[in-house]
Amino acid sequence: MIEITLPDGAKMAFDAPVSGLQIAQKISEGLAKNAVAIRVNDTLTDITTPITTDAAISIITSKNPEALAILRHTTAHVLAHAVKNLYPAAQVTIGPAVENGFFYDFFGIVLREEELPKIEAEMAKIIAADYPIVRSEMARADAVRFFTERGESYKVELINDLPADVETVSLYTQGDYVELCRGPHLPSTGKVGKAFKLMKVAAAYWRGDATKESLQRVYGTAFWTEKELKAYFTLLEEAEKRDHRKLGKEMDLFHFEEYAPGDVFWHPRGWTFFQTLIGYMRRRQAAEGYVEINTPQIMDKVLWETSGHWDWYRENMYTTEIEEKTFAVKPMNCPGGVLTFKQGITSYRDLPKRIAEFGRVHRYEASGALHGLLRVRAFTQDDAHIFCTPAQFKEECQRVVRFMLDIYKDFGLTDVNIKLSTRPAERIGTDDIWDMLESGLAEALTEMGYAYTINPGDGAFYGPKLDFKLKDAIGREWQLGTLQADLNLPERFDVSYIGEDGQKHRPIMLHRALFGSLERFSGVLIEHCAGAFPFWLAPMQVVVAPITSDQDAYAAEVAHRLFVAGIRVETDVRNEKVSYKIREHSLKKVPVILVVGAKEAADRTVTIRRLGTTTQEVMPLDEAVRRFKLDARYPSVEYDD
RNA sequence: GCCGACAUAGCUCAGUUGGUAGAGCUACUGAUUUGUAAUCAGUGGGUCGGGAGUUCGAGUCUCUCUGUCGGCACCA
Repeated sequence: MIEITLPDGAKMAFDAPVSGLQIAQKISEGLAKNAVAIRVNDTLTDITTPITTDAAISIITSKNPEALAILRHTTAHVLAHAVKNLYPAAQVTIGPAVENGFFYDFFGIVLREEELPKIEAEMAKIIAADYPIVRSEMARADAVRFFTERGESYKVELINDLPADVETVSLYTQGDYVELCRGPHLPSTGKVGKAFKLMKVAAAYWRGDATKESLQRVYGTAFWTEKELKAYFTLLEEAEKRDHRKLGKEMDLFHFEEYAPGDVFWHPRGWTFFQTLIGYMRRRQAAEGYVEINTPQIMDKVLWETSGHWDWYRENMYTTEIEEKTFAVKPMNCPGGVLTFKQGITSYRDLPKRIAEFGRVHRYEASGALHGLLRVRAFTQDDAHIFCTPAQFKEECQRVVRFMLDIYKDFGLTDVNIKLSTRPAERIGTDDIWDMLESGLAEALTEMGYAYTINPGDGAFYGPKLDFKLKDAIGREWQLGTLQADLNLPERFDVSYIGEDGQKHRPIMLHRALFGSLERFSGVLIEHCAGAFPFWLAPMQVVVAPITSDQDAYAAEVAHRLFVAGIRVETDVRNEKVSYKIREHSLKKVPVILVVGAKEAADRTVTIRRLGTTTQEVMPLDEAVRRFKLDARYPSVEYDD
């Protein structure tokens, strides 16, 4: 007798082992039809696996979020099955569900994008055949023999690497295709349906290890309905439209050259935008008690040996030999900040000291890592180093976190995910120090009521850190700011302050960047706003467009009034129709176009057309200047007026 | 760095089986003086990413370098 408890507490009794499917059938035909898997005592299992003991269960249907991963995992198997049918030389490795779909990695074949439709057609056949997907167990040694005979050496390696106490492995069979897999899976290939698509071919290292062989990866996605699949493609199209590399060209913000891969040529509009970000941050940091410094771009290698960077990142540093000395272009601003702090004697009364630097750093990133503004070799950090006493440590961290989130809010980035990265395997400093800093960061967050997740071993070599990940307007997550706690650099550079007791003490050093890299933040912001920056941040805020050349003089006057008010403005007096001018400036994402014709010139008004709308608003010139002046101010900054 | 793909006018792209390059927009000139996302006409504009090779002949085929794209690895 087996007693099954349903999610609502109801109990059902069965005489013999019973599968999820049988239970579902007993409840309703509809449920049985939609059943995808079953949760048995908190473990996801196949819907067809017999349950042999009393259990609490819930039937998983396509409505449950975890069902999607099962669908995708099964679709990955169908992909592997299809590839084995078409390319018998391929060896299968692994093929899990991932965030937006699934992938499968193959060894021994090279696929091109053009071959994907053919593979999809083969998958459709396998789905149409509706092979039952049957789970079975096999003794470990038998499984090794089985996959060796089939020439699947990667599966053999996977089995051999299982913990010693594992005696049996599970296999899934669909038609003549057998896969080593933990499951669970859909009950038959037909359940995959039609809403799947192979997306792209790519490469991946076996077991994610760059020293191991490169495998052929195929990415795909699958949904329960074709409508959802279509919605996903719409989202991808939207992301493509927002691509900062494309918008950067269209809006004439920046470009790259092969003479300087990974280094940005900022155009007038891009640079204006960039400088506006700096101006805003400079103002807000000043209000937050920071001072700003600037330190040398190139310094003696000896300095980097002291800081430890030479040992850790030599390969990624730009160096130059001059007169038997080796110099390095700075990859980090910290040593410059430390040396500046060390000038003179600092009293405990002067702490915390918050020293900011918009520091331009160079790092020789692997060529394949470069990606538009998002990953470059030369970038500007809104860096700051805060020196404080151990007693001030926690509160200072909280101050930074609060400040950081407040800054993000001004850009409409409110969905924040905080990660605490702890000590890596290779590091400097004693465990006592790491204990103190890690728990300090954790407590700082907990006290403020912020949730965080832990990234074990992901800290910097000199200290633990908080990383801030933000979701943009279309739900993509970006890592931006960081807050790092460090006692090691103060130690290495013998940094001290004089305490109340008249003795020297070691300060704690916080490294923090809110934008992170200005270049990267620019890229993220372009995609987040789809190029349509808020008025205060737009590089060209207003274009004055006269309708005929008779209004050129009035247009120039309007532009001058705005310029004097601090607005970034230009006139467009070209011999073109207004609709042509509007199209051009709209594509360049200028937030405001002021149309001035004979009426406006006579009445001393302007007609306002705002980006993204087609409405028109007529306003007296004086009033418009006053309004735009207010709109152009930095957000969250106090002004005297 | 690794695997794969791509590189043609300022931009977006065509270019058949190898026979020394085309379009639209832009730019320039002229006409037009225009009311909310492209006015018309004319004229320019290219060592087909660099180098080497095969060939009577290479944008097209081969090799190589550089860059870019899609991933992976990396990211102080």
